[in-house]
Amino acid sequence: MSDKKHLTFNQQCYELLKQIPEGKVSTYKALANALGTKAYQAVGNAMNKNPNPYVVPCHRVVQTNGELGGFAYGPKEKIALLKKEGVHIEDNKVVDFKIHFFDGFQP
DNA sequence: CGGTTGACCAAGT
DNA sequence: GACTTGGCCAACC
Repeated sequence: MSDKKHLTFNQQCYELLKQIPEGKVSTYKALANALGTKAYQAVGNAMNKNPNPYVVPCHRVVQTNGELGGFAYGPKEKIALLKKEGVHIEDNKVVDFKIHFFDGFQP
């Protein structure tokens, strides 16, 4: 058990993403901040290489300004998934973004 | 091991 | 208020 594997920055991002409950969204900055770094872009970069987009709720991550940001499968797919979760999207931006914002990452 | 890339962010013009 | 520039950090070639 004490065998701690060196998870790459990307893997740590995935683990953190899994902590996001349904119907909530977070930002790249919040994730990087939770990891103790300022590599916002590195977080987004990790999502691009996301090997398991259906294991990790990468679609629950948006930009700090409330925009969707991007999605490897197309922004339309991201909107559809979020809408299913209860998060409505309008003009490529999250509706009531602050309300759906989740920053309670557990260590 | 240097340079490029990237689903970003903040400030400046 | 929209566009441009610089900066930050990890992964990839």
